[in-house]
Amino acid sequence: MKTKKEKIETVDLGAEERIKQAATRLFAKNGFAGTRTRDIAQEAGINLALLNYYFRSKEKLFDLVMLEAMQDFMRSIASIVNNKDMSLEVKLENLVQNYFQLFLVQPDLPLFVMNELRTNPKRLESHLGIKKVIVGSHFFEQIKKRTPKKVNPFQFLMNTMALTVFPFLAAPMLKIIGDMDESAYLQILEERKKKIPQWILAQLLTAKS
Amino acid sequence: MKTKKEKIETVDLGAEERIKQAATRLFAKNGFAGTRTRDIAQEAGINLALLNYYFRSKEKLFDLVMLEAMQDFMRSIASIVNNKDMSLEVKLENLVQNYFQLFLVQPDLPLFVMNELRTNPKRLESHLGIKKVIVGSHFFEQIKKRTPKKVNPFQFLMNTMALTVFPFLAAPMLKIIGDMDESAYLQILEERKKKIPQWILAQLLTAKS
DNA sequence: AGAAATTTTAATCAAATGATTAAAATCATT
DNA sequence: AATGATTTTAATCATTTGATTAAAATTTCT
Repeated sequence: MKTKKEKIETVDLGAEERIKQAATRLFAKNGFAGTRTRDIAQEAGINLALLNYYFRSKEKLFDLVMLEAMQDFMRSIASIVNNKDMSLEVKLENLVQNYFQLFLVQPDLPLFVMNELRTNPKRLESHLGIKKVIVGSHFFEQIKKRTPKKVNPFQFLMNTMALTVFPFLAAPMLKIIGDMDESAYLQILEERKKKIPQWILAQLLTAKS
Repeated sequence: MKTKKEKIETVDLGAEERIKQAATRLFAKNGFAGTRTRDIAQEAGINLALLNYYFRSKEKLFDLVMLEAMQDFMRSIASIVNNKDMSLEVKLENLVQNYFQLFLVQPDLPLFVMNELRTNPKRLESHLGIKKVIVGSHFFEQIKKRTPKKVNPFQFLMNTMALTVFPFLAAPMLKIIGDMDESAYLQILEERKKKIPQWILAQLLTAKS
């Protein structure tokens, strides 16, 4: 029945889980259309038919993998963003660090999500309550209080995300432009991790009109 | 021979040009793998075989279209970035306006370019002299002069691009998060067009350590 | 161990897709 | 109009690719 085997967890994750992980990697790297089910099967070390046995179709597998990736992401920021015992300063630091931690491990994730949202914007709206997660958050209220009049506080939210996410989205280009290798670029990212909260706060203070 | 017909330029661009334009649109929208040659042919209003007659293969067509898109883009910013009679302030304004103008017409372009560069970073390096265009530019020298010591001036370049490009890359997501329709989002973008140069300059002044 | 359920595989199908070919249509030059 | 070059089309091919099927292997339960 549903007792499962539970072998050595670290090595043998079971076929189903291995397929999901392989799919996540490949979809993120090559997109939906650019990923063949055979590639997923090979990367997972299983037979092609097994993929359809577990997930019915490529599209269903994609939807599932996408949903879980987004949920993980949302959960991770929701807990920070809605903490009412954290100052805006600390919250900014935590948010940025959280982004960096996630994207350093999965560098393809942000571009993958952006792509999926462009081709299928409905999914974000329906599958996740992202609207309330951000704009209805304590974090957003804190920004509002600090934002000078006549400037839409949403701008500062955009700036925070832009400064944080863009260096990952555009990493290949930026490395070339700056003539940097991987380690040099990582150093730049480390510097940003500290500076971004300062930059954002400086904007909140110095913005005029 | 090579006299060509030159009918009414506005309506009939000729098959070759129509294919290129259709390909640009569709590749940008759906990526390489997600675009079928049949779709390009249909969008261009020509027979499928004609595509291969003019461009030999889907991949050749893609390479060509990609190259021209990037060259157009590079040309447009190179002229601004290397103008030695422009203050940093004015240059920032012009750069941002140039980005906005381009991306408002072709909203899919930035994501398309990011994608292509992730899957094929070599192309940027070989096909375009992007390295010198940016880092060797007069603009970059101006930033260097203004950057406080101990902060890598490249960070400010990244910030400029991030604040400018990200709102286009992430437009679908941001519209949902902010619960905005197209026109409301365009208004936000207009506000940014004015504010981004101010924000960048504020960073240059207020950055400490 | 033996029966039943579950998991995995090899073989194959059908549709989609990039590409080619040979013929037809159009255009340019005489 | 006739000729030759160029452009466009319809029909078709070969491969790729998502999916299915029926059988084999493995696990679970008695």
